[in-house]
Amino acid sequence: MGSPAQRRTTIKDVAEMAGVGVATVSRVLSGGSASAETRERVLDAATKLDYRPSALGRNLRQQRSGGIALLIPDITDSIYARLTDGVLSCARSYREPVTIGVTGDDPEQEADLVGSLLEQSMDRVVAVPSGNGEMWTPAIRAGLDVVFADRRVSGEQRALDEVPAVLADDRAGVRTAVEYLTGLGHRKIGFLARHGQAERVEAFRAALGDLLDEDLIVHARASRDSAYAAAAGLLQRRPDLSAVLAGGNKLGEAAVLAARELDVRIPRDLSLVMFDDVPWAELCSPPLTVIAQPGQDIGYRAAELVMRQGRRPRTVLLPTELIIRGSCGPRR
Amino acid sequence: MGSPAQRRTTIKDVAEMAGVGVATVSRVLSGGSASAETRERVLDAATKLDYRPSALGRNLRQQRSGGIALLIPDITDSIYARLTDGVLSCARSYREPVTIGVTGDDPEQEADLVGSLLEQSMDRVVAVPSGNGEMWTPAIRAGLDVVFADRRVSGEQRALDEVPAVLADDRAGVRTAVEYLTGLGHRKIGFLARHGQAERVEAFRAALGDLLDEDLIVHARASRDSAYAAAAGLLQRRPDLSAVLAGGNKLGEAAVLAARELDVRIPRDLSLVMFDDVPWAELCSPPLTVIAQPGQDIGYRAAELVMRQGRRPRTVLLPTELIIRGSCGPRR
DNA sequence: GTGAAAGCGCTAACAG
DNA sequence: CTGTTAGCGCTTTCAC
Repeated sequence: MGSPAQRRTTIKDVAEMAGVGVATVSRVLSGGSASAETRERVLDAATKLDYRPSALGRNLRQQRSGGIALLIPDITDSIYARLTDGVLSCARSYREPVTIGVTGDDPEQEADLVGSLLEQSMDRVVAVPSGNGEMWTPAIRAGLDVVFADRRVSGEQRALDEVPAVLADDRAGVRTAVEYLTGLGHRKIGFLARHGQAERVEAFRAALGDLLDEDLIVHARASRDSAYAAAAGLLQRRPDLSAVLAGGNKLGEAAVLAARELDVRIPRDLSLVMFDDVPWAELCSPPLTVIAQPGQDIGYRAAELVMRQGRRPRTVLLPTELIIRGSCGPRR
Repeated sequence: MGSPAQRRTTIKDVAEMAGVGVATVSRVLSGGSASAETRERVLDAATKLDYRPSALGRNLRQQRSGGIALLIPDITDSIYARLTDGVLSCARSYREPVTIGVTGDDPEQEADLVGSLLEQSMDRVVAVPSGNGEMWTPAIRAGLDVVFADRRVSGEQRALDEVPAVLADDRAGVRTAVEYLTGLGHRKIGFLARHGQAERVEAFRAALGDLLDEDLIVHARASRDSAYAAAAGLLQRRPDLSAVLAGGNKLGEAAVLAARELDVRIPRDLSLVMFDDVPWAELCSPPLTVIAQPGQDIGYRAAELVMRQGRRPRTVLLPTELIIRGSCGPRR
């Protein structure tokens, strides 16, 4: 529909009307020094002309496009939607626009997106990294300011270790959940993990100690189907299983569905703890016991870090919380 | 951590290495005409130097920043997350970045965001409008290319009526649901609406005909609390109610929770149909009968329209589908 | 305290 | 077919 679009008001127009040079307008508008009278004249003219400084001009001049880029695996996943919400909320307070890209948990797409960030001269990015992180190194060297959120990458590169990360305290979350389950008498506890959740799996191993049975740890890809297959497979293969920890809400959903399908009753036949508290956890039957993660906080804090200049903490660990509902019972 | 950031390769570097003028480089890279030999030399140099054209320079020159802006009420709401996913998916095929803003369904914030779009010289926006749409008129006149998604605005302005909109066929959805419920024998059917769902309410009135009881239509704001209050209020005030249509997933959730709290059994005491099929609808107890909306399609189509030049349809109506699960029963 | 002028990287108009 | 050049709107020296 692209209308004719009249020329927009520029700094030159304001300068002219105020009877000053453009430099003065620029200074006044960015809070520089100017005599009271000049300031008033400039502000006045700007208001009268409804002047909006063009981000385009500024960006080119400053060689950076401002704003925050956000890279997440999947916007339809509640946890990342909440994270995004946190980023947006922080960005808004800085009046910075947020550009979002979804990686589908695919390192290749991620690399592609990082490339386009560079093309846009974006220099601040909050990312939930998917790959091994190799791709980040050149970008970081090129001056990109990165903060990881929700996960960090397993990088052997030096630069990667210096990237700040805002994470949920998975380790504690897993430990608490495992202790809760063992406290209920469970001995055969399974773990449904997504590929790339090395951290959680490791925590699971550590928390289980002697009880560990590697065969009870299964991995799935991010897709619904893969999650279901993993869950159903585990339940069928190991009828001795008495409890399951699901590494994410998709996996939890898959576990509920698979259990229903296989006529495994929760919590009578199987106890279930799911990572991530989603709205439906409470509506589910039975209501699901979950390890809640502060998704929106993670996003907010990450955005805050990426906006902040200077020295920053290398890692921010945010607490998780075990919310006990009705999906766990004593071992039968 | 804002590293030293070496100067990036520019078109000038490429031109120099290829031994041609910058204009030639620009032409070759944007598919203009050039001799085979020149083209090769340029492409070669570009590759060797790993040249990425700066969007900044191009944007300033073209007076438009490219990319698509997306304005939605709430990214944590499944329906808008799916819509966003559709927009992202389409934008990706055009290799356009997407900038996202959440309005919280607040016209003031929406106006604010539109302002910052203008500041960024964004000229394409897909929006789920919140206000009455007055604010859009000046922006559209200023050359902003708008496509509404999921809703349209109730504008008396001429310009607004020409804005293309991609919508779910709410009217048909409501009619189907109401017919389904009346077919089960229900006569006292309530409607839980969000403020601004005038279209759906109107469709509800039309579909009910003689059965209409205005007192059974209640409105809530977007918040969880407001939704719950509306649902609980309706159930308590009108025990003669035998079925409810919830205008969105938040309202549906509220209805389930309120019913549980008030010991109203679904579907025995109350039949429930919810707008929007969300993953948890199937996990809920009982599984919820829903009017499914193609959220991701809506986003995709809207993005497609905003990218497309020239004549476009004014309205695209996408079908809804009644998915019958277990939350409705015959009137007792 | 203020203005003139340079220039960020790119594309489009024009000349050759 | 190709090179030269003029800016897009802004910020930032550098003189005054």
